Amino acid sequence: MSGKVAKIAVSAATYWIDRPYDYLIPEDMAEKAIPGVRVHVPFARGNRQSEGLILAVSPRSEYEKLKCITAVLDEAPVLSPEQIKLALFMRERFFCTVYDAVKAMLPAGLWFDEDGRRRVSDKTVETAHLSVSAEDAAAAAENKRHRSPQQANILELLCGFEALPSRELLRHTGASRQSLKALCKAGLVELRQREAYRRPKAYEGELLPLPVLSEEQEKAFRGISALAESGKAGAALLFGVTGSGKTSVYIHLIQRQLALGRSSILLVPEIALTPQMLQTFSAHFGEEIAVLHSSLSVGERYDEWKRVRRGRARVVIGTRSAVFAPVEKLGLIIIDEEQEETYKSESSPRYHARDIAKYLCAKAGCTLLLGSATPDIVSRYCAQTGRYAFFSIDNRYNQMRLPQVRIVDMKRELRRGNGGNISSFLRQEIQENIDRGEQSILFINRRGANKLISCGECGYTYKCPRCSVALTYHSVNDRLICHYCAYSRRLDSSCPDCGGMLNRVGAGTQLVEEELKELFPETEIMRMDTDSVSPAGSHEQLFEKFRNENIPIMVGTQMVTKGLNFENVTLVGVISADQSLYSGDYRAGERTFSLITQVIGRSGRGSKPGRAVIQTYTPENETILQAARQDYEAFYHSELALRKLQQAPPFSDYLAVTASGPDEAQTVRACRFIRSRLEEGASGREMTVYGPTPLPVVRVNNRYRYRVNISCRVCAEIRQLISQTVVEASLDKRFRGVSVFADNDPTD
DNA sequence: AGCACGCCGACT
DNA sequence: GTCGGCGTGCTC
Repeated sequence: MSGKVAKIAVSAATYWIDRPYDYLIPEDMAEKAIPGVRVHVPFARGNRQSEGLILAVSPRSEYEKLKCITAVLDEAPVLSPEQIKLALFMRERFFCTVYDAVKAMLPAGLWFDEDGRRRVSDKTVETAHLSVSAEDAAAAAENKRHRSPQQANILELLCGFEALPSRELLRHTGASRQSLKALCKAGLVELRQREAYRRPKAYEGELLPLPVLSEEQEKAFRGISALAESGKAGAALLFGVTGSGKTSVYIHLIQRQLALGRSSILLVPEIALTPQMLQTFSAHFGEEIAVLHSSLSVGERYDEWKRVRRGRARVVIGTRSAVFAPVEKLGLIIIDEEQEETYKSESSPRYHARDIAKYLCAKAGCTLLLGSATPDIVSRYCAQTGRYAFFSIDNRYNQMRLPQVRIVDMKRELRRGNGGNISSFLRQEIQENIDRGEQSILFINRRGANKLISCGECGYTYKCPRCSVALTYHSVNDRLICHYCAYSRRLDSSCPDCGGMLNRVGAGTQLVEEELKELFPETEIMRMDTDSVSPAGSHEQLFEKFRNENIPIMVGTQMVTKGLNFENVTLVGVISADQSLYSGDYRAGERTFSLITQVIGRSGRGSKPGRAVIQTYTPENETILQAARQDYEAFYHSELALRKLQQAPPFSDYLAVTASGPDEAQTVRACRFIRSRLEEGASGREMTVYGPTPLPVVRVNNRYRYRVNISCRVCAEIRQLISQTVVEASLDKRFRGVSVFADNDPTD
């Protein structure tokens, strides 16, 4: 056989049979069937059609009987050779299929639906051009002035332009489409289709000059630039307290890269919460900016991706998946608030954007910059041991003072007979703010912030029929909802068990809001949680309203803690600091510290000094005290000692193999099998295996979820062992119906 | 996973 | 005889 052979990653292949499959390239497809293009191939016994991506083309195959590629789906490669290598790397590192990795790397708009049609098409606009010289056109316009004035107007307008979109042309002249068509027929005007980009609202106006840097910022900028221009791969940690102006440093660094002809990627934890940052960057870089995140429409996202790929935009800002932006000549990747958990994907491929960024920087010989006010303990440790360069900005911008922090003991409050969510001290402080016309923000920890329903007589609570969790009450539609499987039902008028009265319990935002309304009946209160904001962009509107109308109190979850500056907010309250402390995983302390620090940072951003009140049932807790003092270094050192004791990261790596299935006992048996396999395979190597342990929510959608935890120094052999174990367990007949996957450093 | 192949029982 | 039950094994 003379035809060439393609090595293909097939979408129908599951993890345990995922490998490059060989297919013959038919003669007539030889030109187009090159690495990086997607194809249709027949797969398995039934020859069912499957999508695939060509990884490589080779002259021959070890296999005798090869099937043929049935169709080539792309005109040009959608992945570069480097990106194909990254997909293969992701398979090893994140225990996913190559195709899972490929899917994560490409925008949704590029994918095909069941009928094989593209999700979005390339948008084009029609433009009109003169087919003759401007002089001839002007003369023709004069000729037509009387008989066809509309045509004359069109010609006249076109004389002043190279080309005009026909829609605009017609709008400005008031002419009809027929007139334009007539001009085409007469050979005076030509219509062309030009590709257009659907763009999220772009910044309009003059570009701003570079911000002036303080001495400390300048020092950080110089140091990081030197690293970035050394041509060697490297990472740096930029520590800067809230309000220290890390953003200005980023702007200078990106500008410098542009001057060198290089692209930058800036990752942010959640785009909806950083509208101010977006605004700032577009005001500095204008059209060079591409924004990539999930609340864009599929079309917008796809077009931003195209602009990046064509080198039209060399500054990418986006969430986790923006790390895959197809930039040319990568010079710098910045991960802002690098400790945030949103950088880790919790579905396949279970990647961490930081790992991808490190890989890319290593390959491109460029710099990874991690920025944070509360760095990840592991990152801070890398800085300490010299693996990362370390820069720090200690002074808050224009000498803003840190807020005055007061810790309130809620146990004592309870003993004094106040069983509510607002301590008497916090109440006084809020009152003071109301009197002075200043604003207050109250933060409720998300965990445990749900509103539950229970029977006052018999204690009955609503449980999800498919998951091992209680249902949450949503007042918007008066329904009970499961946050894990989206099951929902109507609320009964009385207890379905005993007919007793139903009560609402829990410290949800709505409950706190009601309590505040009772305490301050005359005052307007704004609530901000997933219940009150659903459509994308409405955060911004709520924040604007809060600012412009000077609303005295805002109550909210997580989303009130992020980088927003309100001049007039001089008081912040943490309703209960404890919830996130006791979730059981090794990151609990880190999460709590970061959260409290961020909340405190919301206060006193203007000229007036700020105050913060932290309510807790454990006022002696070291982490809470350190966060109250905003003492990251102290927190880092005590947390590091704890990690050393627990042999947790950075002193060891954590991995997990998770099994889920409809039969609980069988799922546990699968985990035991996995554990014994891992222990056998570890033979002599330093490795500890725990479990099986149930996940915090053991049943979701009628599937039981158990996990085996691994603590060791991860290396290629251990990854191989884990991968092999997942495959073995998946193929074992005793565990039919159980699905198994492995994960680096799981978060839940 | 998803699908064909194969080897057994009850039924137009 | 054959229709279809599920157990078994493979995917270039």
